[in-house]
Amino acid sequence: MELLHLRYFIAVAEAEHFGRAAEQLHISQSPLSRQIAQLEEEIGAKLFVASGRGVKLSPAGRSFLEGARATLARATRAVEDALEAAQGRIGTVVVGFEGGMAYSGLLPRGVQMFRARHPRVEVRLVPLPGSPT
Amino acid sequence: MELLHLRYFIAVAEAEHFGRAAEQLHISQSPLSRQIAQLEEEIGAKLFVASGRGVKLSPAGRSFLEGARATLARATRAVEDALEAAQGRIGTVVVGFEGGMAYSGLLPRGVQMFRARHPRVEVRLVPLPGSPT
DNA sequence: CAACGTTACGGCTGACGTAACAATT
DNA sequence: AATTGTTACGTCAGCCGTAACGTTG
Repeated sequence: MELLHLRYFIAVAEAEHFGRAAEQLHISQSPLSRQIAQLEEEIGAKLFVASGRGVKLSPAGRSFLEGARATLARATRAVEDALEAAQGRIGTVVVGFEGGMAYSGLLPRGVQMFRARHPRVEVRLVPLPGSPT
Repeated sequence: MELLHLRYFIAVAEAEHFGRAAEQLHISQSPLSRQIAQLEEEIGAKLFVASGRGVKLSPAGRSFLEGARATLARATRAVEDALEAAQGRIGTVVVGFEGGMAYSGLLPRGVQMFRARHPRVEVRLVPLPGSPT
Protein backbone atom coordinates (compact mmCIF):
# COMPACT_ATOMS: atom_id res chain seq x y z
CA MET A 1 0.00 0.00 0.00
CA GLU A 2 1.24 3.46 -0.90
CA LEU A 3 -0.02 6.99 -0.40
CA LEU A 4 -1.16 6.85 -4.01
CA HIS A 5 -3.81 4.33 -3.04
CA LEU A 6 -5.02 6.53 -0.22
CA ARG A 7 -5.31 9.57 -2.49
CA TYR A 8 -7.27 7.54 -5.03
CA PHE A 9 -9.49 6.04 -2.39
CA ILE A 10 -10.35 9.41 -0.86
CA ALA A 11 -11.23 10.82 -4.26
CA VAL A 12 -13.65 7.95 -4.97
CA ALA A 13 -15.10 8.13 -1.46
CA GLU A 14 -15.80 11.85 -1.81
CA ALA A 15 -17.19 11.66 -5.33
CA GLU A 16 -19.07 8.40 -4.74
CA HIS A 17 -18.40 7.92 -8.42
CA PHE A 18 -15.39 6.37 -10.19
CA GLY A 19 -15.72 8.45 -13.34
CA ARG A 20 -15.78 11.84 -11.64
CA ALA A 21 -13.06 10.80 -9.20
CA ALA A 22 -10.86 9.74 -12.10
CA GLU A 23 -11.47 13.04 -13.85
CA GLN A 24 -10.49 14.96 -10.75
CA LEU A 25 -7.33 12.85 -10.44
CA HIS A 26 -6.50 13.41 -14.12
CA ILE A 27 -6.40 9.70 -14.86
CA SER A 28 -8.95 7.41 -16.51
CA GLN A 29 -11.38 5.12 -14.72
CA SER A 30 -9.54 1.95 -15.59
CA PRO A 31 -6.39 2.35 -13.49
CA LEU A 32 -8.45 3.88 -10.71
CA SER A 33 -10.68 0.83 -10.54
CA ARG A 34 -7.65 -1.46 -10.47
CA GLN A 35 -5.87 0.45 -7.72
CA ILE A 36 -8.99 0.40 -5.56
CA ALA A 37 -9.41 -3.32 -6.18
CA GLN A 38 -5.80 -3.88 -5.21
CA LEU A 39 -6.26 -1.81 -2.06
CA GLU A 40 -9.36 -3.80 -1.10
CA GLU A 41 -7.48 -7.04 -1.63
CA GLU A 42 -4.58 -5.88 0.51
CA ILE A 43 -6.85 -4.73 3.32
CA GLY A 44 -8.98 -7.84 3.04
CA ALA A 45 -12.32 -6.06 2.92
CA LYS A 46 -14.54 -4.39 0.35
CA LEU A 47 -14.47 -0.61 0.70
CA PHE A 48 -17.34 0.28 -1.62
CA VAL A 49 -20.74 -1.11 -2.45
CA ALA A 50 -22.66 -0.39 -5.65
CA SER A 51 -25.45 2.12 -5.25
CA GLY A 52 -27.51 2.97 -8.32
CA ARG A 53 -25.38 5.38 -10.31
CA GLY A 54 -22.10 5.22 -8.47
CA VAL A 55 -20.88 3.68 -5.25
CA LYS A 56 -21.20 4.17 -1.49
CA LEU A 57 -18.74 3.46 1.29
CA SER A 58 -19.06 0.15 3.10
CA PRO A 59 -18.63 0.14 6.89
CA ALA A 60 -14.98 -0.77 6.37
CA GLY A 61 -14.76 2.04 3.84
CA ARG A 62 -16.13 4.61 6.26
CA SER A 63 -13.56 3.57 8.82
CA PHE A 64 -10.77 3.56 6.28
CA LEU A 65 -11.68 7.02 5.03
CA GLU A 66 -10.88 8.46 8.45
CA GLY A 67 -7.61 6.59 8.56
CA ALA A 68 -6.62 7.54 5.04
CA ARG A 69 -7.26 11.25 5.66
CA ALA A 70 -5.39 11.14 8.94
CA THR A 71 -2.44 9.36 7.32
CA LEU A 72 -2.14 11.89 4.50
CA ALA A 73 -2.48 14.78 6.93
CA ARG A 74 0.24 13.30 9.12
CA ALA A 75 2.55 12.90 6.15
CA THR A 76 1.97 16.51 5.11
CA ARG A 77 2.70 17.75 8.58
CA ALA A 78 5.86 15.64 8.73
CA VAL A 79 7.18 17.44 5.67
CA GLU A 80 6.21 20.88 6.99
CA ASP A 81 7.83 20.18 10.34
CA ALA A 82 11.00 18.95 8.68
CA LEU A 83 11.22 22.18 6.71
CA GLU A 84 10.69 24.29 9.80
CA ALA A 85 13.30 22.27 11.65
CA ALA A 86 15.73 22.93 8.81
CA GLN A 87 15.13 26.65 9.25
CA GLY A 88 15.58 26.35 13.02
CA ARG A 89 12.01 27.39 13.71
CA ILE A 90 11.26 24.19 15.61
CA GLY A 91 13.52 21.73 17.37
CA THR A 92 15.66 21.78 20.48
CA VAL A 93 18.42 24.12 21.57
CA VAL A 94 20.60 23.22 24.53
CA VAL A 95 21.95 26.13 26.58
CA GLY A 96 24.84 25.41 28.91
CA PHE A 97 25.24 27.99 31.68
CA GLU A 98 27.69 28.66 34.48
CA GLY A 99 26.09 28.55 37.90
CA GLY A 100 26.18 32.25 38.67
CA MET A 101 24.08 33.11 35.64
CA ALA A 102 21.07 31.47 37.24
CA TYR A 103 20.82 34.34 39.67
CA SER A 104 21.63 37.28 37.44
CA GLY A 105 18.17 37.50 35.92
CA LEU A 106 19.69 37.84 32.44
CA LEU A 107 19.35 34.17 31.56
CA PRO A 108 15.70 33.68 32.56
CA ARG A 109 14.77 36.94 30.86
CA GLY A 110 16.50 35.98 27.64
CA VAL A 111 15.03 32.51 27.62
CA GLN A 112 11.58 33.95 28.21
CA MET A 113 11.89 36.31 25.26
CA PHE A 114 13.23 33.56 23.03
CA ARG A 115 10.38 31.25 23.95
CA ALA A 116 7.83 33.94 23.20
CA ARG A 117 9.31 34.45 19.77
CA HIS A 118 9.81 30.74 18.98
CA PRO A 119 7.12 28.82 20.85
CA ARG A 120 7.87 25.55 19.04
CA VAL A 121 11.56 25.49 19.95
CA GLU A 122 12.37 23.53 23.07
CA VAL A 123 14.99 25.29 25.19
CA ARG A 124 16.90 22.94 27.45
CA LEU A 125 19.07 24.51 30.17
CA VAL A 126 21.99 22.46 31.48
CA PRO A 127 24.34 23.62 34.25
CA LEU A 128 27.97 23.37 33.22
CA PRO A 129 30.18 20.98 35.27
CA GLY A 130 32.03 22.52 38.17
CA SER A 131 29.34 25.10 38.85
CA PRO A 132 27.40 25.68 42.06
CA THR A 133 23.79 24.45 42.32
CA MET B 1 6.31 11.06 -1.84
CA GLU B 2 5.14 7.55 -1.08
CA LEU B 3 5.22 5.30 1.96
CA LEU B 4 8.14 3.55 0.28
CA HIS B 5 10.27 6.64 0.83
CA LEU B 6 9.32 6.76 4.50
CA ARG B 7 10.24 3.09 5.01
CA TYR B 8 13.59 3.63 3.31
CA PHE B 9 14.27 6.79 5.26
CA ILE B 10 13.52 5.15 8.60
CA ALA B 11 15.85 2.26 7.78
CA VAL B 12 18.73 4.62 6.99
CA ALA B 13 17.99 6.79 10.04
CA GLU B 14 18.09 3.75 12.32
CA ALA B 15 21.17 2.18 10.77
CA GLU B 16 22.99 5.49 10.26
CA HIS B 17 24.53 3.63 7.35
CA PHE B 18 23.29 3.26 3.77
CA GLY B 19 24.87 -0.13 3.20
CA ARG B 20 23.41 -1.84 6.25
CA ALA B 21 20.04 -0.17 5.71
CA ALA B 22 19.99 -1.44 2.14
CA GLU B 23 20.86 -4.93 3.30
CA GLN B 24 18.03 -4.88 5.81
CA LEU B 25 15.64 -3.67 3.09
CA HIS B 26 16.87 -6.39 0.71
CA ILE B 27 17.85 -3.88 -1.96
CA SER B 28 21.24 -2.49 -2.94
CA GLN B 29 22.69 0.85 -1.88
CA SER B 30 22.19 2.50 -5.22
CA PRO B 31 18.40 2.75 -5.36
CA LEU B 32 18.31 3.53 -1.65
CA SER B 33 20.60 6.50 -2.14
CA ARG B 34 18.48 7.74 -5.02
CA GLN B 35 15.18 7.46 -3.17
CA ILE B 36 16.58 9.37 -0.21
CA ALA B 37 17.96 12.05 -2.52
CA GLN B 38 14.57 12.32 -4.19
CA LEU B 39 12.88 12.59 -0.81
CA GLU B 40 15.25 15.33 0.29
CA GLU B 41 14.60 17.23 -2.90
CA GLU B 42 10.84 16.95 -2.47
CA ILE B 43 10.97 18.12 1.14
CA GLY B 44 13.46 20.84 0.31
CA ALA B 45 15.93 20.03 3.06
CA LYS B 46 18.84 17.67 3.64
CA LEU B 47 17.89 14.85 5.98
CA PHE B 48 21.34 13.39 6.60
CA VAL B 49 24.83 14.73 7.11
CA ALA B 50 28.00 12.73 6.55
CA SER B 51 29.59 11.51 9.77
CA GLY B 52 32.80 9.53 9.48
CA ARG B 53 31.76 6.06 8.39
CA GLY B 54 28.08 6.56 7.73
CA VAL B 55 25.59 9.33 8.21
CA LYS B 56 23.73 11.14 10.98
CA LEU B 57 20.34 12.80 10.99
CA SER B 58 20.23 16.53 10.37
CA PRO B 59 17.83 18.62 12.47
CA ALA B 60 15.29 18.31 9.68
CA GLY B 61 15.95 14.58 9.60
CA ARG B 62 15.30 14.18 13.32
CA SER B 63 11.99 15.97 12.93
CA PHE B 64 11.08 13.97 9.87
CA LEU B 65 11.86 10.68 11.59
CA GLU B 66 9.08 11.33 14.09
CA GLY B 67 6.69 12.24 11.32
CA ALA B 68 7.61 9.26 9.16
CA ARG B 69 7.08 6.80 12.01
CA ALA B 70 3.80 8.41 12.97
CA THR B 71 2.61 8.33 9.38
CA LEU B 72 3.40 4.64 8.92
CA ALA B 73 1.81 3.81 12.26
CA ARG B 74 -1.34 5.71 11.31
CA ALA B 75 -1.53 3.88 7.99
CA THR B 76 -1.20 0.52 9.72
CA ARG B 77 -3.93 1.39 12.18
CA ALA B 78 -6.19 2.56 9.36
CA VAL B 79 -5.99 -0.89 7.79
CA GLU B 80 -6.56 -2.67 11.09
CA ASP B 81 -9.56 -0.49 11.88
CA ALA B 82 -11.04 -1.06 8.44
CA LEU B 83 -10.79 -4.82 8.94
CA GLU B 84 -12.42 -4.63 12.34
CA ALA B 85 -15.15 -2.44 10.94
CA ALA B 86 -15.78 -5.03 8.23
CA GLN B 87 -16.23 -7.65 10.95
CA GLY B 88 -18.57 -5.36 12.88
CA ARG B 89 -16.19 -5.14 15.82
CA ILE B 90 -15.97 -1.35 15.60
CA GLY B 91 -18.32 1.22 14.13
CA THR B 92 -21.73 2.58 15.01
CA VAL B 93 -25.03 0.82 15.59
CA VAL B 94 -28.23 2.81 15.85
CA VAL B 95 -30.94 1.39 18.09
CA GLY B 96 -34.45 2.75 17.69
CA PHE B 97 -36.68 2.17 20.70
CA GLU B 98 -40.32 2.78 21.62
CA GLY B 99 -40.75 5.07 24.61
CA GLY B 100 -41.91 2.52 27.13
CA MET B 101 -38.74 0.47 26.74
CA ALA B 102 -36.73 3.22 28.38
CA TYR B 103 -38.31 2.33 31.73
CA SER B 104 -38.37 -1.44 31.54
CA GLY B 105 -34.73 -1.87 32.47
CA LEU B 106 -34.27 -4.37 29.64
CA LEU B 107 -32.86 -1.86 27.16
CA PRO B 108 -30.23 -0.24 29.44
CA ARG B 109 -29.14 -3.67 30.67
CA GLY B 110 -28.77 -5.01 27.15
CA VAL B 111 -26.87 -1.96 25.96
CA GLN B 112 -24.59 -2.18 28.96
CA MET B 113 -23.74 -5.81 28.23
CA PHE B 114 -23.18 -5.08 24.56
CA ARG B 115 -20.87 -2.18 25.34
CA ALA B 116 -18.87 -4.31 27.72
CA ARG B 117 -18.39 -6.92 25.02
CA HIS B 118 -17.70 -4.46 22.19
CA PRO B 119 -16.10 -1.38 23.71
CA ARG B 120 -15.17 0.13 20.33
CA VAL B 121 -18.70 0.02 18.94
CA GLU B 122 -20.66 3.23 19.39
CA VAL B 123 -24.27 2.52 20.37
CA ARG B 124 -26.63 5.34 19.50
CA LEU B 125 -30.14 5.23 20.98
CA VAL B 126 -32.87 7.11 19.14
CA PRO B 127 -36.47 7.27 20.37
CA LEU B 128 -38.97 6.29 17.69
CA PRO B 129 -41.44 8.98 16.55
CA GLY B 130 -44.77 9.04 18.31
CA SER B 131 -43.35 7.83 21.60
CA PRO B 132 -43.56 9.49 25.00
CA THR B 133 -40.46 11.24 26.48
C1' DC C 1 43.83 2.54 0.16
C1' DA C 2 39.87 1.02 2.08
C1' DA C 3 35.20 1.98 2.91
C1' DC C 4 31.26 4.59 1.85
C1' DG C 5 28.05 7.24 -0.88
C1' DT C 6 26.78 8.83 -5.67
C1' DT C 7 26.16 8.64 -10.69
C1' DA C 8 25.64 5.91 -15.28
C1' DC C 9 23.42 2.48 -17.85
C1' DG C 10 20.35 -1.36 -19.00
C1' DG C 11 16.37 -4.58 -17.57
C1' DC C 12 11.93 -5.25 -15.79
C1' DT C 13 7.90 -4.57 -12.89
C1' DG C 14 3.82 -2.16 -12.67
C1' DA C 15 0.82 2.00 -13.44
C1' DC C 16 -1.47 4.19 -17.31
C1' DG C 17 -4.57 4.74 -21.56
C1' DT C 18 -7.57 2.86 -25.22
C1' DA C 19 -10.84 -0.28 -26.15
C1' DA C 20 -13.88 -4.16 -25.56
C1' DC C 21 -17.02 -6.25 -22.11
C1' DA C 22 -20.44 -6.83 -18.22
C1' DA C 23 -24.00 -5.26 -15.41
C1' DT C 24 -27.38 -2.34 -13.50
C1' DT C 25 -31.22 1.15 -14.16
C1' DA D 1 -30.35 1.70 -24.54
C1' DA D 2 -27.51 4.39 -21.71
C1' DT D 3 -24.52 4.85 -18.02
C1' DT D 4 -21.18 2.96 -14.90
C1' DG D 5 -17.72 -0.28 -13.33
C1' DT D 6 -14.46 -4.16 -14.82
C1' DT D 7 -11.23 -6.78 -17.76
C1' DA D 8 -7.75 -7.17 -21.89
C1' DC D 9 -3.79 -5.56 -24.03
C1' DG D 10 0.02 -2.71 -25.44
C1' DT D 11 3.00 1.45 -23.99
C1' DC D 12 5.87 3.88 -20.98
C1' DA D 13 7.57 5.78 -16.62
C1' DG D 14 10.16 4.62 -12.71
C1' DC D 15 12.41 1.41 -9.49
C1' DC D 16 16.06 -1.94 -9.21
C1' DG D 17 20.78 -4.13 -9.93
C1' DT D 18 25.58 -4.09 -11.71
C1' DA D 19 29.32 -1.39 -12.39
C1' DA D 20 32.19 2.65 -12.71
C1' DC D 21 33.33 6.97 -10.24
C1' DG D 22 34.17 10.53 -6.55
C1' DT D 23 35.36 11.33 -1.74
C1' DT D 24 36.67 11.01 2.88
C1' DG D 25 39.02 8.94 6.97
